[in-house]
Order: sequence, then structure tokens, then C-alpha cells
Amino acid sequence: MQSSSPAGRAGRPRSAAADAAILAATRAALIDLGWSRLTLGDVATRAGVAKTTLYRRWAGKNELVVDAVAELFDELRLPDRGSLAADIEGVVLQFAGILARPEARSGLMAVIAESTRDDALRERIRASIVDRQKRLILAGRARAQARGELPPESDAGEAARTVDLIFDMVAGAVVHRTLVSAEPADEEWVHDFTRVLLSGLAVAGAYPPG
Amino acid sequence: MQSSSPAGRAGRPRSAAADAAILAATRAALIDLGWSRLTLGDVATRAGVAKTTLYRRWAGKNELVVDAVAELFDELRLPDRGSLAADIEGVVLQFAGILARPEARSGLMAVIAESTRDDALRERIRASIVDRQKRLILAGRARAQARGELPPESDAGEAARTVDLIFDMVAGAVVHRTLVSAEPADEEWVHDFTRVLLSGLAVAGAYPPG
Amino acid sequence: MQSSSPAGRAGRPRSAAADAAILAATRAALIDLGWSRLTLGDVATRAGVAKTTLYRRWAGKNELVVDAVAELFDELRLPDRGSLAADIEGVVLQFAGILARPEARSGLMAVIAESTRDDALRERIRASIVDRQKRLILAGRARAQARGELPPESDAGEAARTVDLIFDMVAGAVVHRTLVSAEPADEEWVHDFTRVLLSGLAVAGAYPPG
Amino acid sequence: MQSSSPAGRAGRPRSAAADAAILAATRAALIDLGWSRLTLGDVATRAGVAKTTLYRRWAGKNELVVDAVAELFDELRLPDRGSLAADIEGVVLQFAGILARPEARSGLMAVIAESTRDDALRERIRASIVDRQKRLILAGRARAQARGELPPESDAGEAARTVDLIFDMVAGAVVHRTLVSAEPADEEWVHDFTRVLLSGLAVAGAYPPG
DNA sequence: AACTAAACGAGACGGTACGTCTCGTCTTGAT
DNA sequence: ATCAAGACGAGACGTACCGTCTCGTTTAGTT
Repeated sequence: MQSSSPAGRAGRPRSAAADAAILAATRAALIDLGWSRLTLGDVATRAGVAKTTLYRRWAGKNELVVDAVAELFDELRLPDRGSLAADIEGVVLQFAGILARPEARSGLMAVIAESTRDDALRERIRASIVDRQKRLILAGRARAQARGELPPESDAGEAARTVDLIFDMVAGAVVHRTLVSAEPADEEWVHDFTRVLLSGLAVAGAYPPG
Repeated sequence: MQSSSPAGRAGRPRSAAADAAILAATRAALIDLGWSRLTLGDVATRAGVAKTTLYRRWAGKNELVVDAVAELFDELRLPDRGSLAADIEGVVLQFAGILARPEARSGLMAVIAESTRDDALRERIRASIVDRQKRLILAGRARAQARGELPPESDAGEAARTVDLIFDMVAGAVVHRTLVSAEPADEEWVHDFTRVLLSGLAVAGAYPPG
Repeated sequence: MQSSSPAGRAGRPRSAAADAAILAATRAALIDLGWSRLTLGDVATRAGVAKTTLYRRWAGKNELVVDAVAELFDELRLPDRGSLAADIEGVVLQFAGILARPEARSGLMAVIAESTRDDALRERIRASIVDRQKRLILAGRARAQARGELPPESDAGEAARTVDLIFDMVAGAVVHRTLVSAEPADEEWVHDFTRVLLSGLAVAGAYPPG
Repeated sequence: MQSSSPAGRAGRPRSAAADAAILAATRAALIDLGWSRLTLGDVATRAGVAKTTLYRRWAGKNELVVDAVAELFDELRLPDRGSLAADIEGVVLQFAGILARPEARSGLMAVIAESTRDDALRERIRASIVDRQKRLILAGRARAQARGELPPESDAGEAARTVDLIFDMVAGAVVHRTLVSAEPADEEWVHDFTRVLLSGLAVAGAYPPG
């Protein structure tokens, strides 16, 4: 009943270890070489795997790097620091911490650049990275509502639009600060940014300020 | 008087037309092929120029694309729409308009990605694109101060930090909305965003709200 | 006594049908693709057999093709046309007929080429093809002796050397005519060739001319 | 006056040294590896040349090897040994000497095998190797006629057919002896063979025997 | 009837070579 | 000195086969 492969029983099964080794090797290559000098042949060699094995699982460099980078963002956790503002600062700092790592910096922006000409890739990024991390905003809002810091939302559509706006503002600002301005998103900056964001949301949405 | 070569009088002078043709060809190639499939040989062919001519002027693909894209952002103008909020909305809409063009989308993010491993390139991007457009924020603030919407700044350091924060928030949010979320930064979104931004700045910085 | 498997009693016996299917598939692939583009994976697919089954029986492409081609030459028969010259012409025409078939042309020359660097392969070719067809010359000589066209040989060593020389001259000339000169070894050519050969043997060896 | 390329004046000219180095490297690789394990990448490396340079000049392995082998046969000379029979024995021995060299053995038969499925290749072999060496037969006949050993030919068509037959018999027998029977074409064998051939031609064509 | 063990299909695996593409440099003759 | 043209050494691309290896599944011949 729980057969994971109804028709896929024949033949040697794919090695599960190979997947993990390839993704780890991809991140290592991103650190050593960056996106543009990363080659799939080198990743295969690092992973102790043949090129064919790699191409059997991923269509190309873009898809591989999306998956390798996506795993990094699964480390994000919503800390319980006692208030909405403090919780958000905590997540933003973690996010900045990941973006400070070279495997994330180089890989993430490159696949986003590629995705401007490849709808399937953009959808993969959205599914693997972006939408996957919106859980943090949802969890943060739920916790703030439990604390009484935020009222329960009345309009579902409005609430979804607000989540999207918050995500674009948070992710966008941190990415721009970190990668374009090339300044650290340290505690002071995160504090300033969070204050502006929450104040703005409070005024604009008639929520109580943080 | 503007002779760029004090002693370089001998030999055939460089063609001024070639530079413009190459940059235009680069943008055309970005539209047709995107960053990753753009090749310098193809750009040279499109520009009716030999590869050597191109390499004599630019060190490589990165530098060439930075220059080709930078020209796009020089189109930005600060409109006079009567209020700070309206002025900002106008600039953000223009910025979103440029990012909607394929030659900007693909090229800009790619060179930013490359710049994460190349300090000289990041400096070139900052000089050619980022710092160059901070003039808009400065001009906007000056006009708002003239209108009486904003007080004259008292602390120069504080003011500079605020400009940087605003720039990261504006550019970051529009880029993320446009390229990652892949949703249009249309008038409605820009209005919502600007309201949150200005409200937040007003509360956080004791400025009057927009 | 002729037990094919003295100790190999246990387990599922090898399929006899598979051998025939594989050799037939090999000849079909030689016709369709020629030697160099023939792949063992494709042969296995054509034969409805797994690659492992094929490798269990043959060490590689060379050995497989030798066996597939060798079967073709077993069709050769010494016709009784009434005289030594006519008998030889008949065999040579049959030989030319086989060499006109694409599965023989491509396969035979290729394995001969390979055998120049592989003694085991050359021995296999000699055993499976060359020596196996010397029966025709021996039978032809015996019949000619019975007819009184040739005297019984007195010197066994001399006779063996002559058989080898005849074989090299016949096989060599037909192969060269057919494959290198790419002209048909038709009745006229075979007649001319046979006349020169038999005349030469008669004079050189003091045999009566054909 | 001797401009070899009317329109091909622009650009860097092809290196003449590269051609010679590539052909020599091809022969060296044939010696070390044989046909089937020879790779164009290895040839390029041996020649100190990039793969692209090689592919710019030759369409593939077949064409390259034909040219590399063809040069070997240009060494053939018709010696003046005083009689037609002796002259022929001399040439046949030289021919056998070349076929004893591994670069010729492996390469020649392989390209002939390939040519069974590639008309352009067969034409190239004919032009570069076969027809090119028919000069030896023509020169031998002319010298024999000058000596009075052979009468001047009366029928041009008949003469051409005879040349072709002789060529097929000589080349075929030596190749078969050397490569298939794998026995040396030494002086004794060449003497026997030449005697049969010339005797046969004399009787069949009413020429005086050697 | 149950057991045993080799053969079977399927297909994933680590490799190697393919022929193509682009890179950035170099070498021509012409301007 | 710069230009267009294009050959050059270098090296990655993605594909095709190689021959081997694991799987789960027959299929005979014992027991």
C-alpha cells in the first residue's frame, strides 16, 4: 500500500547517498569557485560521482544550485524572544547570517538572474526557497496574535497581500544591504530596519506599533 | 583639450562610434539571449567590430555588461508631483519600469551575483549604478525640505545612514518584487509600499508621515 | 560423456534462443549501422535481451562480431561444375556474393583491423573463419585429383604451402577488388582472375593449366 | 601569381607546422594504441595542439588516419633490379615492409572497414592511397617494355583492366598474407607469389613468362 | 511441494571520449 | 596604432557507450 514506486521496481535503485554528496559538493564548489567558475564536472569529481549520475538527477547547473542553496535556508528558525519586534530581528539576523556565507551569496543571486529568462527555474526557486520560508512570517504573525500584539486578520486576501509585501521588503532589503551595498546587516542595522518596517506597517495598517 | 592620450598621437585613433555600437549590441544580446548565453564574440559580430577591438576596451563580460546596464539607469528622473510621497512613488515606478526590461533584469542581477566574488566589479557597480542614483534620494529630500515636508537634517552621519537605509529598502523591495516574486510593481503595490516606508520613517525618525 | 556441464548442474540453464537472437541482432545492426556505430546496448535491445546476458557470453564487440560474421561463411559450398577451373570460379563467386552483403563487409574488415593488435582475436578469426574455409580448397583439390586434373601430391609440406598461397591470393584479391577498389567481382572478373591464378600455378608448379 | 587563396587573405593563416605535427602524432598514436583506442584528444595532445585545431582541418578520425597512413606509402619506389620479375619482387617486399609496421597495419584496415559504409571516405582512400600507387605498376610496365620484356599494349581498355587486376592481386595477396594469415611476406613467399602471378599473366595474356 | 542457485530484465553506476562552443590571445595584411 | 579577420591553446559543455554492479524475478533441477 505504501509502496513508494508502483511501477519503478525494476533495475538498480538510485543511490540516496549520491544526492547528498552532490549537494554538499556543490556548496563546497560555490565556496571555492563561485557560480561562474563552478563546473558540473568538478562537482561530480568532488562528490566522487560520475557526471552521468549528476545529469540523471538534475537538468543542469541552475537546478542543482537551487537545490543546494535551498537546503541552507531550511536552517532558519523563528526564535521566541518575547515580542514581535524581537522575533523579527532574530529571523532577519539569521537570514543575514546565511547571506554572509559565500555559498549562499554567489549561488542565490546567480540563479535569480538566470530565472529572469527561465520560468521553470523561477517556479523552482519560488517553491524551494521563497514560499518555503514564508512559513516564518506566518508563524511570527500567529505568535504575535497569540500574544495579543496583533489582532486576528479579518480579510484573508488583505492578509496574504501583506505577507507578500513584508516578504519582499525584508528579503529585498537584507539582500540589497548585504550583496549590493556590501555592508554588514549587523544588529544595529537590523534594529533600525525592523523599527521602520513595523512602524510603517502599524501606521499603514492601523496596527499597534512594535 | 579633452585628448585622452597626451603622448598617444601616433597611429590610428580609436573609433568613438565603436564604443556606442558595442554597448548597444550588448543590450540587444541581453534581450535576445540573456546573460548566460551572451558571448563576447556574438556582441562583437552584432556591433560590426572585431573581438580584439572589444577586448581592447573592456576586460571581460562583467565589465561590459555593467557599463551597458548602467546607461539604462541614467534615464531615471525625479518628477515633481507635488508631495514627497508622490515624488517617491514616481521614481519607484520608473525604477520598476526599467527592471521590467529584459536587458536590465538579466544583466543587473548577474553582475551583482558575479560581484560577490570580485571586489573590483562590486566597486564598479557601486560607482556606475548605485551611488550614481542616490542623487535621486538626495534631490527628493532637498525638495521635501524646501517644501517644508522635512526639517533640515541636523546630524550629517545620521542623515547618510538614513539615505543608505532608504536606498536598500527601496531598491531591495522593488528588485525582490519584480525578479523573485515575479509580480508587477504596479501603481497599487508601489502605493502600498511607499505608504509603509514613509510611515515607518516618520514614526521611527520623528518625521511627519506622508 | 558429452555432458555440456560437468559441474554446472545447478541453477537456471542459459537460454539457447538468446544466443541465436543476439547473433542475428548483431548482423542486423551491422547492416543498419556498420561496425563503428554498432553498440552492444543496441544489439541487446534488438535481441530483446539485457546487456548482462550478452556480456555473460561474449567478452566484447570484437568477439561477438567474429561469431556473427563467421556464420555467414558457413554458407559456402563447393559446387560440382565439371572442371577445376569452373569449380573455383563458382566458389569465388559465392565468396564475392557474401562480401557484397553489408553485414559481412563492415564486420569482417573491422575485426581484421582489430586483430592486428590482439593476438587472441586473430586466433579466433583464424579458427572461426579462415581455417574453417580452407576445407573448400582441400575439397577442390581432392575432386580435381579424382578427376585426374591434378596429380596426387607427393610432398605434404609443399602442398600445405601451396594451399596457403592459394588462399591468400584468392581471398586477398576478392577482398581487395570488392572493398578497396569497390568494383564488383562479377563473372567476367572472376573468370579473368581464375585464369591467371590457375595458369600461374600450372606453370610455376608444373601442373597442367586450367 | 601563386596565391593559393583568392579571397582567403584575411585573418591569421593556418600553421603549416601543425599539419605535420598532427599527422606524425597520429602515426605515433597508432603505434602505441592502435586504431580503436586512438582518440583525437590524445592525438592533439601529442601534437601539442588544441582539439579545435585538429577539427578545423579534418572532419574526424577516419579522414585523419587516411592522410596519416597515405604518407607512409609515398615511400614506395620502383627499384631497378634488372628484370620485370625482380623489380616486382622488390616493390612487393617494400609494400610488405610497410604493412609490417604497426601504424600501417592497424590504420589501413580500419579505414578500409569504415569505407564500406562511407562513400566519401572510400573515394579519399582511393585518391590518396590506391590510385596514387598505381604509378608503380605503370612505371614497371613501361620499364619492362623499354627492356623488351613486354610488348607495347595495343588495347588501352584491356591494358587498364589488367593494371587493375594486377593491383588487386598484388595488394590483396600481400595484405591477406600479412594481416589475416599473419605470416611474414618474406623473400621466399614473395618469390613464389611473383612467379605464380607473372606466369599466370604470361599464359593468360600471351605475355612471355618472367 | 519446497528449496537452491544460476540466469534473466532492468537500469543505475564510475568512467572515457566525443564533437562543439566560447574564452582570451596572437598573427596576419590593410587602413 | 588600430582595425577586421580568423587561427590558436585551453578547457567546459552535455551526450553516448563502455563494462560493472545491484536489484527483484524467473526457471530449471534437485531434495
